[in-house]
Amino acid sequence: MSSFTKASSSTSCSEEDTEQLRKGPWTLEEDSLLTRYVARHGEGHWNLLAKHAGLRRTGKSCRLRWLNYLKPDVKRGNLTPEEQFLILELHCKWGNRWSKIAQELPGRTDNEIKNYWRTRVQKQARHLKIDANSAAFRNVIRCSWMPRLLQMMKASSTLPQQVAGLGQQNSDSEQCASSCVSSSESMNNMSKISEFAEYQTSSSGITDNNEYNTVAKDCYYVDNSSCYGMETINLPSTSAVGDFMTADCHMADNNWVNDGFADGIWSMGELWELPLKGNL
DNA sequence: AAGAACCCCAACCGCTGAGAG
DNA sequence: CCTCTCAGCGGTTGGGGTTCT
Repeated sequence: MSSFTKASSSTSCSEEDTEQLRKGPWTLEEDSLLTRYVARHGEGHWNLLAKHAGLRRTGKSCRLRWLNYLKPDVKRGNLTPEEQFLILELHCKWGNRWSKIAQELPGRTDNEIKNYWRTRVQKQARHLKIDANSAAFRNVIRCSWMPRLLQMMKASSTLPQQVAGLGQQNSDSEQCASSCVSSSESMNNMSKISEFAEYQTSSSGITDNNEYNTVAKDCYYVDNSSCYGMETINLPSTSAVGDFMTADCHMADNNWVNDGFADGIWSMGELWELPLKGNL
């Protein structure tokens, strides 16, 4: 991190600038100053905040530090399968709109999601030697990765509660959860989705399948308008969940999805440790 | 045990859009 | 309108930690 401190050590810039502005990692003291100032005066007006709080930082830097690290509701730790699923889903829908995606994952920052995408997801694209933004890679995600995540979600038996919780942006989460599909119904749908996962990974060629498409639409986002709270996502018509069932999942050689890709994915986490067949 | 390679993520940068004057 | 400032967004970087050889 020493390079980050160049502002305080460089002599090429004006002495005044190097005196006044700090860069690089935040110290505990700076964190404390920022936290106390925000607690007292609230967020916003970052440039003024930086000045009045006695921080020798840019407003930009203060804002970033607060939003990505210091803010009390920032979640730490690994992304859950549900969160990963939602990221994949929403990225299919919105592309690199990290901030927008982050809004659907309470407690997660756009930076974190962006990092996840770049370090985990794009890595797989590189391994497969395909463009991460290509339709082919999106199909891989939809046809192989997302079903695996669904299996994990089912395996941990947390889907109904967690999916209901995801996308919550305010305190009405309980109401939302209760308005979502019942646990038994959801799990019934989950088994159908698992059937689909088994179907699509065991068949030599993945094709459109209206039955499974219907299942998919019924599955995750039953009454999604109530599940997604403020900013409703019109998932049934446009979601990647629907799409991944209807997507043209023909692969030039489907085996590479089940072999090479699977290996690569598993190596990045425990996702693929779940047996694809059985245990459904 | 040590060096290399890889991974993660905090923090930076440049760009853009909105709003005020 | 035009210019300026600021907040916010997405892309990129690089240090530190971890895993591999």
